[in-house]
Amino acid sequence: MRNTVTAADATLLVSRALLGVVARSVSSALEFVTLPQFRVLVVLSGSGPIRMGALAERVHANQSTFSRSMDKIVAGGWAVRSTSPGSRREILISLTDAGRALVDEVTERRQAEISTILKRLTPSEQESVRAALELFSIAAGEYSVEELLVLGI
Amino acid sequence: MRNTVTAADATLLVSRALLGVVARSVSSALEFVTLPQFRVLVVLSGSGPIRMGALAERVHANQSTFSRSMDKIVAGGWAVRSTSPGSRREILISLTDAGRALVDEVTERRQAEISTILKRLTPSEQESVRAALELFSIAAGEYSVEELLVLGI
DNA sequence: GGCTATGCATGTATAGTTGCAAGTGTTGTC
DNA sequence: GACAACACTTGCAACTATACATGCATAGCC
Repeated sequence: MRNTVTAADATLLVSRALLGVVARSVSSALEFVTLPQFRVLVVLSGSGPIRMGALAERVHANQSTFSRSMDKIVAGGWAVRSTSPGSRREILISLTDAGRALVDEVTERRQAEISTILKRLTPSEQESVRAALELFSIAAGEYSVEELLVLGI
Repeated sequence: MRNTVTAADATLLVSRALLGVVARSVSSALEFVTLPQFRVLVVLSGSGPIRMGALAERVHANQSTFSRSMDKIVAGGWAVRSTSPGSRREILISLTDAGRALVDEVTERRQAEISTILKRLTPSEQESVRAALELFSIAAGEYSVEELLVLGI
């Protein structure tokens, strides 16, 4: 046995390091919104304006629950309700500039931190990391964004 | 530009894939305990029996909050209180077999899933993934377990 | 027009987390 | 032995999330 660190061990180590990155990037936003609220903003930022019911379904929330959660999100100024042009009974939710900025800030912090880590490696090391990670992503295959909701991410 | 996938992009992809793995592994435990409760069990499994106050500090919880959370964890049969042999005013918390099993189950599921992913690669690919991940871990440096508490992991 | 379905909000209820403040018992010190 | 410090629990209060049932307005269909 050449090395005591198996590929699975290394993966677990990396998963912890990456989780740390994610946690740090999100924590600043948690001063303003709760994790369930933040994930609503993330879904919104990925989908654009979307109907209340559809959005509730996306985050696996009961409509009544979600309606009140949205009350708080709107009250905080992160999103707005507007009546759908197509149907007067539909309510569209859109991110405000503040809401979009909150999500963007988290994303940018995450990317910046990853870049910082990678810059500690030599270019050739970076290349081998890049290739290996791409390999791993392909092997991991389709991941469901829905799953991440468990963690509120 | 040889490749459109930069190292940072690849890292983000992997972080999502790994977060999916973590989310899936934890979700089964969430049928029984809440995320804040589960993270107490994780800390306990890493530390062994520990005093109430110290444990509260480890999870960044107010003592009063924590005392009541522990009521629920104990009521659920995941941990037990016992008076410290050294001092009658100290209460030691220990995992029950059920509590340990709950944590172990999550860990095992996570490892199994990672192994499954890696098995899709050839041995030489696995080796390059292993080396690259190790490299990344080193570059990421010290991560604080505390940070992960934000995500409840 | 009348009926049903749809979309959202509200009424009501439960459970969990959180924090400040006060209370109880224990330990150590003077 | 009195008093302060410590460790934990409890009282009280607020907030969030969650869900079932209900109400109200709109839309679509016959």
